[in-house]
Amino acid sequence: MRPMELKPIAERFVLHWGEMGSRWGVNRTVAQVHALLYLAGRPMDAEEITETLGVARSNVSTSLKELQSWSLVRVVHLKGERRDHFETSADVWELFKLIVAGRRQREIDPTATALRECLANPAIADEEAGTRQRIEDTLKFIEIMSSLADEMLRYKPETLMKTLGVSARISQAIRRKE
Amino acid sequence: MRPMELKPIAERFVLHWGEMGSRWGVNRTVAQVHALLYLAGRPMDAEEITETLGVARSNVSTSLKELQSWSLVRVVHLKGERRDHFETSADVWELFKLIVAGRRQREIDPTATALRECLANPAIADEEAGTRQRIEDTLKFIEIMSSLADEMLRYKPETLMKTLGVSARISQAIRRKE
DNA sequence: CTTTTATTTCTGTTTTTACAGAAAAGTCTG
DNA sequence: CAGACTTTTCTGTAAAAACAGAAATAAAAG
Repeated sequence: MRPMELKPIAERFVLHWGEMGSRWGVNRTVAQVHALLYLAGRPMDAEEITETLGVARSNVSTSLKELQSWSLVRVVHLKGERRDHFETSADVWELFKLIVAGRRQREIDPTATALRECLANPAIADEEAGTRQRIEDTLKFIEIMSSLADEMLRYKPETLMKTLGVSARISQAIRRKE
Repeated sequence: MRPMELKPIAERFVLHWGEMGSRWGVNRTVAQVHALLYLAGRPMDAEEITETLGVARSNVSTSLKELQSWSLVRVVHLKGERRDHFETSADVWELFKLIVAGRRQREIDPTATALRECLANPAIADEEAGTRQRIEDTLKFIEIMSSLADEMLRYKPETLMKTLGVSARISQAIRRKE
């Protein structure tokens, strides 16, 4: 099969996204695959992704599985095609919500659990009062931020902006583009 | 010098924090050093940190420099002490704001710049209309989220909760602890 | 059921990152 | 400014992560 050959702008986007991914603890290839599907705006099969990105087929398979486990990518079947095809949402806000939900579940919630266990552990009595207080503060903070996130993710970002009274200049700049 | 010997709960906190750091693209030792200073609630010198965490002195030096560059840790001098001592804020919300500000500056802003360059590049004409649209959407989203973050970081989280109308149950649960 | 095509898992290699220890540089004190 | 103390930088090593290619498995077609 002929590689898709990314055009220069798309290539820059995909590479930058990969770079950002690795700074946030996401495998570079995983981020690239997602960026590619996002930009392509149509379902692609694993082989095409492989050749477009110039990475190993196995690598793409693993990345797609990971993206699916985060609900960022889903399988679709095209009529007359045997291969699985993969697509992602074109809605940035929806993608953001999925990412936040995923990280919360995989990282924030376990942290809150760990802190609760620390505070429930009898050994907490051996720690200084200040230490205990700071652990409590941290847990409280995480709980607040979690419910805040829940709340925020219900809105569209524009609504949020309004609610919080983001400065008129910025709001206008954004509205003008719509 | 005698190592501080972390007590079990503090140790768990510090180790968990290090683990979380690495999942978010922060060096494990850097995260551990910060967690330790936070829990200790008093200035510590590099030697004490080294022995408490059981890592190399050089490693601590590098981590402290990094934390200082993020404004998360500052040097203080104790009277009668020659060594530099290091401390961090005990205010979780303040720490969070510093972290967000840092990541924004180091990662979000450059991404927005990159996207603007993509859109300003004449080569954008070679891309499909849909691709261009999605890059624009992404940039717009980043801009919105950035100003949203600016706005949010002005408040204390409790105020935010109220503004957004977080459910009474949760608010109460939080208020009760205060 | 055999062949072809597609996908996943496994294994070894490469690359990157983290790290320790040593050396160097800097700082303070008397 | 001599000596001791402190911090940073440098260099090689170790650990971890990413990755490619091969092998194995699974699915579909004829």
